[in-house]
Amino acid sequence: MQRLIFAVEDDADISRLVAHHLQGAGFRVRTFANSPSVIGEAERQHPALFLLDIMVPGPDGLELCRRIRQNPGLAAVPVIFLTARTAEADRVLGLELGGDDYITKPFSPRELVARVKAVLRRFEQPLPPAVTRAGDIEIDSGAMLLKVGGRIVETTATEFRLLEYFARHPDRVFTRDQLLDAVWRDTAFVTPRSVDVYVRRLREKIEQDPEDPRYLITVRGAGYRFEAPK
Amino acid sequence: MQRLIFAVEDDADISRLVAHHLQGAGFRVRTFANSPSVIGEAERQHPALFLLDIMVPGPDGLELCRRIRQNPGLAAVPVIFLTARTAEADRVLGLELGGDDYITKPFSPRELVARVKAVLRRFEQPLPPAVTRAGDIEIDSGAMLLKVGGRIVETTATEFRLLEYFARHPDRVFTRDQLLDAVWRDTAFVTPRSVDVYVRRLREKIEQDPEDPRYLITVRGAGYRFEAPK
DNA sequence: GCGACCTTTCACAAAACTGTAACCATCGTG
DNA sequence: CACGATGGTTACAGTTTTGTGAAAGGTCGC
Repeated sequence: MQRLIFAVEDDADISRLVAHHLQGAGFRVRTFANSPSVIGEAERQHPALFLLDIMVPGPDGLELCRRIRQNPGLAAVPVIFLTARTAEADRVLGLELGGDDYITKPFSPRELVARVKAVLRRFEQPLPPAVTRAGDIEIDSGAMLLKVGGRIVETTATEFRLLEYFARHPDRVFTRDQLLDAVWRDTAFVTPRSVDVYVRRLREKIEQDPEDPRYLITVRGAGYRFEAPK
Repeated sequence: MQRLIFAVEDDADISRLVAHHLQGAGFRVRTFANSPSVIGEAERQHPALFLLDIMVPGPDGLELCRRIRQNPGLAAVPVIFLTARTAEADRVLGLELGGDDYITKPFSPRELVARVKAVLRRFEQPLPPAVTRAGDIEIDSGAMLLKVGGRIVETTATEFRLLEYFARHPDRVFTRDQLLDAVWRDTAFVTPRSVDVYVRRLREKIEQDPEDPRYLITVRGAGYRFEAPK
């Protein structure tokens, strides 16, 4: 679940620097030396944030921001401007165009990361429904608590996320790969068989009889399904 | 419990900008390009705050504010003026008319959000109970006093705010980042790990056995949760 | 300007979680 | 019934996350 950041910056040094530090902070980064293809790519890849140098070739950063704001699919994505110009005029201009913050060069890596995180945090959606129920299972997402038959059952973070995902999509078969994509943070180097292991660990925690599961059903040749008994 | 803000502003760009940033900060926003219907809608929807451009068509912002103040149902709702005029005279005028703050254009998103939050905070004072209790912990926010089992326990300001925040949102997991946002004054340059240190200090002060905490629970892979024993 | 205290970071230790491989069981088919 | 394929189970080693103590740096009041 690493978030993707689009950085538009024509100076290769700065561009590399930005990418490096943001990656160090756990983000995926896609850099662009100029603006033409940015919007199109963004529609496809859904970045979580734009980092725009104001002065780039082609439509400049301000213009790019304007287009982002006018694009229905992208309008809600936050924008941070990157600029060498410190004049107040620019600042104002950038912000009035719908930027969410700005960073003046030279900047420290910390400042960069801090501002990016701060803006992302501000735009994070509040969490949807707090409690999901199925049979005698109660999943409290807000508290990150699992109760089975009224009893609190300890889970690890991954177990919890997996069960939560299942319970929110009951009676649907998921392949192991789908589950990895949906639940695991970094799906790249994980074997689909790991899902088996987690399903087993969950069965031990939620099933009356793990040998004869009533919630987490194996669907041979396909994957698993979570059944919600009436 | 997202609070609703009424923004009255005739410039569509600014209006969109305002809505965007306040939504990003977790508010619901209703915008009006002119003033006639504002009061009526407000009576129905109970906004938590008005953001009024001084110069809008129809009755202007100052007049609108006057009417809000005269309306029994709305008189207590805070008003922030939005204005291009920076002259001191305006400011005074605005505040004398019952505005609670004012923002001059151009403004930064941060300033907008900060002022809105500040004003709301000021008006929320009477609402939250002065004393929050959980188990044998008693948090007197007004007096900034913490009692554990009837005994006064000394805390620093940050410790107190953190515990207060936890106690007001019991049984909910917060990530370190969320806690920084909620409790720390300037979140930008603080490592999430600082939260760990504060949690530990709080445990030393409120837990019978800091090794086996009953209030401040670690949720591995997520953050911390404050549990209120029955 | 000094001292006391608060805040934050850092480095290391400890604890818990994760993912895999290897092996076993079961299923379905010819 | 044999066999290949699929899923189940387990232990463990590596990794990640959290706890902890100490120390640096900052702030405030005097």
